[in-house]
Amino acid sequence: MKLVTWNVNSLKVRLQHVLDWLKENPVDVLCLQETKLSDDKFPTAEIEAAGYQVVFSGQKTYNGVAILSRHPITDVVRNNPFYDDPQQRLLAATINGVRVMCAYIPNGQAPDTEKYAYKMAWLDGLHAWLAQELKTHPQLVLLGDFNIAPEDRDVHDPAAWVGQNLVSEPEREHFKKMLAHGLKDAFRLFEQPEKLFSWWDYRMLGFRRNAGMRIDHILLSPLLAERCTACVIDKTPRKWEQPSDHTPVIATLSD
DNA sequence: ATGGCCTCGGTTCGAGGA
Repeated sequence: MKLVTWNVNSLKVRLQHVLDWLKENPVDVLCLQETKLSDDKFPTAEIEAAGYQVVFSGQKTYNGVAILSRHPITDVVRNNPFYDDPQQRLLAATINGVRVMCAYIPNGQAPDTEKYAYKMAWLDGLHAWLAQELKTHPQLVLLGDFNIAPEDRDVHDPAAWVGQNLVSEPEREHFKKMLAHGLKDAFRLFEQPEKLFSWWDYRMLGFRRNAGMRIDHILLSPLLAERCTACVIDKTPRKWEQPSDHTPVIATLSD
C-alpha cells in the first residue's frame, strides 16, 4: 500500500499535474493540501475517471484538503472535533483498515504574530484528536503539509533560519509531541540522501539552488511503521512547467 | 542585497503562502 502527501498549491492550476503524476505513480492513497477550491468546484469527475474515489473539504481561495483513494473510503470526518476552525485544513477517513488523517497545518507567518498563535492552538487541538483516534485506530497515518522542519538537517541553511517560522522551538516541540504519541517519521526510518527537501521557495531560484526545507511529512503509528518498507520524496513534478512549490512524499507499506 | 515568486479575487494590487 502506497500513501502519498502532496501540497498542490491550487488543484485548479495543478489538476493535470496530479493526473499525470498518478498515471506514472498509481498509488493507493493520495492526500492533497491547498486545493483552494470550494466543494462545488472540486474536479470529482476527472479524478474518478482516473480510477480514484475522492473525499474533500474545501473553501474558496485558501486551504482545502482532499483524499484520493483506489479503495473504498469510509468514516469520513471533516475538521477536528476538538478544535472549531472555519478554515478547512483537516480530513480523516478509513481506507483498507488504515485511519488516514490528512492535515494542512497552518503556516504561522512568524513568531509573535496572531497566525503563529493560531498555529499553536491548532496544533494543541490536533494533539487532542490524535490521542483519541490512536485509541481506536492502531493503524493510523498522519500526513500532510506540517509547515514544520523538524530538525536542522531538514533545512538548507539552518544558521540563517534559527528561531524563524517553520523551525522555531515551539513548533519543533509540537512535532516531537506527535512523535511522543508513538508516531514515527516515515522518512527517517530509512537512510536518506542529505539535503533532500519537500518544499522550495518560488523566489530566489529556490529549487535550482536546492534552498528548500522538509516540511511535508508522513507519520506512522507503531503498527504501520513496522510495515513501512520505504519512504521517498519525488522531486520530479517540481521540475515540470508551472509546478507546485511542494513535491510528493511517498510511503510504502507491506500488506 | 531582507527583495526576489505564485495564486486568488476581482479587477491591477493586496493578501497569503513558507
